[in-house]
Amino acid sequence: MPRAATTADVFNAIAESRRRDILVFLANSERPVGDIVDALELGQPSVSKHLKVLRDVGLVDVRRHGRQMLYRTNAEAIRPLHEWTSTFERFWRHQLMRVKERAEGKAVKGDKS
Amino acid sequence: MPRAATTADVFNAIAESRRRDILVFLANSERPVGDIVDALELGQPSVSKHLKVLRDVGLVDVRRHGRQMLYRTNAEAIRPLHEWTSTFERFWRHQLMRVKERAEGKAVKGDKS
DNA sequence: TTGACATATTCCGTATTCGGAATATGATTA
DNA sequence: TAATCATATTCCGAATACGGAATATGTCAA
Repeated sequence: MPRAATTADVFNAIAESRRRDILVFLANSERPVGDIVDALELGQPSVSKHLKVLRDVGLVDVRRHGRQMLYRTNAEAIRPLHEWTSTFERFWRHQLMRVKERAEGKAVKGDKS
Repeated sequence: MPRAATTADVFNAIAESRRRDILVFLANSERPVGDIVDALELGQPSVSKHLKVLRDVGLVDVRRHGRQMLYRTNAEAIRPLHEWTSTFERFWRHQLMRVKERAEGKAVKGDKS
């Protein structure tokens, strides 16, 4: 069983940095493909292929406007990712607190050096 | 330029679902490799290889204890992911609000059906 | 030291990716 | 209709990743 497809889920889709760049670029406003090509300095076929992946996992929405295709990030689709990472939030807070307490402990109780 | 290495960054490392499972399993406490093998029902070599990837990107820490290797999730390393997804938080809130307002607007101003 | 246990590494085959070039599709304008 | 513009798709070739089997390394116990 080789590597999972990029369209398998949101995690695989955002593994590619160009796709993350595209999502950021399309976060505020609808944009035609040409704008993405110009902004990210990537070949047009590459951009189209990345957009297909993003579309397949629901990370972007499309709308036709004449000959152009207007893409936009569907932020909702990023929530599962956010929520998954949030399950670790309490752990990194713990870790930080332990580090902090250790530092303060040394300062307050006086170090034995 | 083919797909980026799984060890290229945290995004690529967590693309694999087994590795996410491992991270969750190791979030609360240190565990030897054997426990992961039992819990996730994966072959021992596979688990060792996944752990190597996670180690390479700093997502887990290791400590030797006799013949066992004790692994533990380094939650700190997940923060960059959390922060990246957070940049989209205001957008999905917007989207939800628009949906909500649209619904309320229809109810309050009276629908013309 | 020898054997047993825990984990890591290597080798294999299959599947997929990525970008680029060429080409196809689809919509507008003359 | 023909030419043009915007985007999508197909066809390469090189580079991994994945799991499983076999094997290597490293640590403890007798």
